[in-house]
Amino acid sequence: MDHDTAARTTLIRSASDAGSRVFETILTRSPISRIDIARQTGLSQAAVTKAVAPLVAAGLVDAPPASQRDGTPGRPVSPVSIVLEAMVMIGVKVNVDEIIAVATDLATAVLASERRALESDDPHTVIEAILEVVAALELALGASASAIAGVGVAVSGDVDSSTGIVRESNIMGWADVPLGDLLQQHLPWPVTLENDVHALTIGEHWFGVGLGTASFAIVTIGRGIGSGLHLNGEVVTGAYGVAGEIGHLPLADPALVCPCGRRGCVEAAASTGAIEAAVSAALGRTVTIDEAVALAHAGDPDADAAFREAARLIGTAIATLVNLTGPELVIIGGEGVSDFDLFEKTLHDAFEAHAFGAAARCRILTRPHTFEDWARGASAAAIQSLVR
Amino acid sequence: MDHDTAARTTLIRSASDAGSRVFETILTRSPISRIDIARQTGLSQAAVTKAVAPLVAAGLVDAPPASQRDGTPGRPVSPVSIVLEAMVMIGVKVNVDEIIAVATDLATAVLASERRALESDDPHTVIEAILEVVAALELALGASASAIAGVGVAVSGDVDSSTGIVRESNIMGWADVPLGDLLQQHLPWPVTLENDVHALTIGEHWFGVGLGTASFAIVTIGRGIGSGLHLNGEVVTGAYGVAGEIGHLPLADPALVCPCGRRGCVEAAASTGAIEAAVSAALGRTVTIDEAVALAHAGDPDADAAFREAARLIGTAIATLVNLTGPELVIIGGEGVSDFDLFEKTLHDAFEAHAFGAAARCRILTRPHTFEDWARGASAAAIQSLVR
DNA sequence: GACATTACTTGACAGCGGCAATTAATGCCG
DNA sequence: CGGCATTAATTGCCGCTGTCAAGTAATGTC
Repeated sequence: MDHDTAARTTLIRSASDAGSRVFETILTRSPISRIDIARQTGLSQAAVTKAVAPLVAAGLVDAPPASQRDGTPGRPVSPVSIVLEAMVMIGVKVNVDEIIAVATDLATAVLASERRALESDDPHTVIEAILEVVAALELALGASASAIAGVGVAVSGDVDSSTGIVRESNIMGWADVPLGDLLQQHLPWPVTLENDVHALTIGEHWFGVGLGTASFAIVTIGRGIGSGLHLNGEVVTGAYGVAGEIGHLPLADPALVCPCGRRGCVEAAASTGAIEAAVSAALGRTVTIDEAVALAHAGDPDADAAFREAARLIGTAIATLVNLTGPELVIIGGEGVSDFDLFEKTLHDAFEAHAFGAAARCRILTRPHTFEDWARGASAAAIQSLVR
Repeated sequence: MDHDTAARTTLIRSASDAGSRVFETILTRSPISRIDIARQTGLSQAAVTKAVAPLVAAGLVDAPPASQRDGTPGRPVSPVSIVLEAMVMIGVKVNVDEIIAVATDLATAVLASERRALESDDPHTVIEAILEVVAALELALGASASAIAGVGVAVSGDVDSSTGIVRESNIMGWADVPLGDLLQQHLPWPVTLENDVHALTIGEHWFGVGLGTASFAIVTIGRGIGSGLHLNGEVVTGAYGVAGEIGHLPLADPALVCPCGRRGCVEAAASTGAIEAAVSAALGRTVTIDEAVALAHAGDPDADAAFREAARLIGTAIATLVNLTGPELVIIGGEGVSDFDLFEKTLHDAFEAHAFGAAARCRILTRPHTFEDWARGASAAAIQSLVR
């Protein structure tokens, strides 16, 4: 971290309440005029002017002279913008068999990316691999490596982001692993640890479709089914670290036993693994998810039925979520969404059949996420932890 | 409202952020020492001393000389207490066939109560009745009537508490009724309108079992099944006014049609009405809920089965709620809870079968609520709107 | 070129809350 | 019984923050 980057970090960290709200607004809405920042944050124009000045001086924000003459009377606005390259953030997504890492600018646009296969899920192996990919990214960035200002790491499971401890991760087979501290010992930048779905939620809230919404949920479909929830401007984490377990709502046939041991979980019938199993059983041979997708597209009745059942369950689960928490928007994301055409109609029908009253006005959008997008979410989490 | 009461109201309203946090702490935790207030709120001791002084001067808070000598070294604490009778609040619960109103002190203890049957659900009839019961309470209070400082009104449905509009209430058959304004025109005290379950939630959070919890939910069982949700210190209202509709989660047999028109709603099998219907159908004659309870206690297999199915569904619904939002505590309340012994075992079993991981550590408590308790909730909502 | 209009800046100012020193009220111990 | 340690509450000072109101800047319009 060079001198400039360090100075910027301390400036953001030591900002007053109003100061960080102004920075957050510029970060997520730039270009934006000072008067709009005032309206957005509820501050006076004077406070905005004062808060913007040090940000410009530090090179975090660009204040070009007014240029845009729109024909209306009065002094034209001179919007300020975030300097995207003022800081570089690294986001790391830990999967059970692979590490995916990206270096991004302040809007989580990818500058460089790296992957590394994992030979074991042992914490030390994972830490080694993370350090390797980070070093590789540093090399790939060249001169801009000095602008690196933070590292975000996203892991599935019950993660305490305030202490940096992975309290429990079924997928990794971890319990009480102080991953944040262990990484911090070897890295010169602040390390932020987050639950992966939360990180994705933060990313969508600040830099994605969730921008500007007061409350929204994100449902991820893939090997597992999870969800992240943003209500009243904050992520819902659960008193005991568990929340958003939409994959384990008991909406499916009780005869189905989920890998978690419970009966009737949504995940037991709607995850990619469950669809594979259902189609394989029907056809009497092992079928991969790609094959199942192809079969369904070709009109195979068994594959079609499996996808429809999955879609019906996910739609019902979303209606359940919406009836309970009433978000403004639900984003359906994750890797599994690339074949969303197979789900769409049935999912919407199931949602509408069960959504209650005005809650049905909740918009439902799909956004396919690649594994790289998960790493970008980790980067977003690192940015947020810097600002807040 | 006499001079003292008006002065107290303006004092509370104009208090700074720290000031109102201090008042809130004294209100909910009194007696409490100044140093504990500082710890609780995160403020300095100095700030607490300064904030307490005007409250004592206004007669809202009592600061008796230290008396309690507990044998430990050091200056003994001299706790301050809320002056319960400094203000009187009126809480009104609107049911479809009856108005229930209470006058309470600042801890929502009932000072006087009134009821009035409703001949129609027409808004004007309801307003007339509310004005009548309020006048009757004023009379019953005698001299303390001058301490009345606010009126809270609780109505089931989609209520916008910021504008005082009942956007939609199925039970009352209302849509877009500006009940708050209409009442305000005839009443000299500030009127607060709230959704009934939210009001009950506010009451439990400030003056009940929910005190001190960071997040909790309240599930009410009765003619309907509803829930209120407190996460991150705020009530979840839903972007479109709908949230906590636990009674309309699609967990029951899809063959069952709910009065709301949807299929498989929890309420369609677990409300008191649904239990009556199930037992009546099994026995081939009309059975009231009281009879059904008696039959179940006497060991009648049909009645027993109906209660068990209801308990199973409610337990599953609570697990669903907990898996999604992870609260610290769930309170089961409402009128239907008085016969909770019929539910308890099955409900807990169903909850534990479906609660995911650490979320199962969520405590579940029962608290029977009378109709008067709903009115007390309305009073709590009025108190809260005064402070915030 | 005066004027209206809108955006932004500046400096005075008030309020809030923290800091640190002070005062208050006890128990303990020689 | 009188210092002394200990904890609670108070007080004055001070810096920071953000608002207010007035002023300045940059445009279009007549």
